[in-house]
Amino acid sequence: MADPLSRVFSALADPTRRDIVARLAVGDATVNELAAPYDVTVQAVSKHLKVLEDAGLVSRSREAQRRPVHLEAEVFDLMTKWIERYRRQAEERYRRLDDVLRAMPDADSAEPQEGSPS
Amino acid sequence: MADPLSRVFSALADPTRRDIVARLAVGDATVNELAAPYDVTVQAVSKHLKVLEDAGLVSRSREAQRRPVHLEAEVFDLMTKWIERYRRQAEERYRRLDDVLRAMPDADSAEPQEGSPS
DNA sequence: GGCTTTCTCAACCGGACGGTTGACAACGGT
DNA sequence: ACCGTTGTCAACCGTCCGGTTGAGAAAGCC
Repeated sequence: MADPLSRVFSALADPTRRDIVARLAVGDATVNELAAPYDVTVQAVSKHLKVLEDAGLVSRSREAQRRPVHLEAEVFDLMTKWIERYRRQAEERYRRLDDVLRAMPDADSAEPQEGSPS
Repeated sequence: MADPLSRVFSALADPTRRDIVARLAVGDATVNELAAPYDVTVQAVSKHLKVLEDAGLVSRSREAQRRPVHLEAEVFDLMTKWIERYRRQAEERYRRLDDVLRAMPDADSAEPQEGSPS
């Protein structure tokens, strides 16, 4: 799974991982701190962080034996851009269909939109 | 996996599924039409559509034996809201840290931010 | 009534995923 | 020098996922 968009989306598809992101938005934290609230092992959280890191959502620096985890904001833009594009298109299309329907006072049968006008 | 956000994110974590969404943004399409470009079976695409439908990204109506697939825009807002929240928080935090660093001419040692002041 | 088209359901397969346990590397405290 | 803390790596396990094939439901065409 090479492409960055897939990595980001699938990283955020996990509730625990989303929760971690939420908490990192408040402030950096160590792995142990992050693991505390959940009843899973530290190793599991470490794995989650690796996923988030590979997706570019998070970076880990070195500070003595601690590894503070930091939320990286830029990657969000990648998603936002993708989403916005298609959301806009879909809404536009919806609006246009609405116009078509309004401009069609005697809706009879036959297939309405979509079909090639030939 | 009950929660809606997880469903949407993981639905969009697949490139094929994202591609389908992209094409549906242009206009509704049938399963066969959607399957054509890919070298997978129609069944596989049907499965993808089920995933997208369960995520609320897509709706399928009945029109004779055809099942036109329609892109649903509202769910995008769910994601956008989630993303925006944490992106904003992260950026804010970044800005604030920047201020702190600028207001700290004689950075010596001791742990800077984050540590419990005890 | 048959045949074709369109699509879904069910069963199966290999690979990825989330979790565990166990070992160990790296560093600080005393 | 030793121990404790912090964190990762490796191997394993059950489940989910994306794909296949095969069968069948639902509707139009002739």
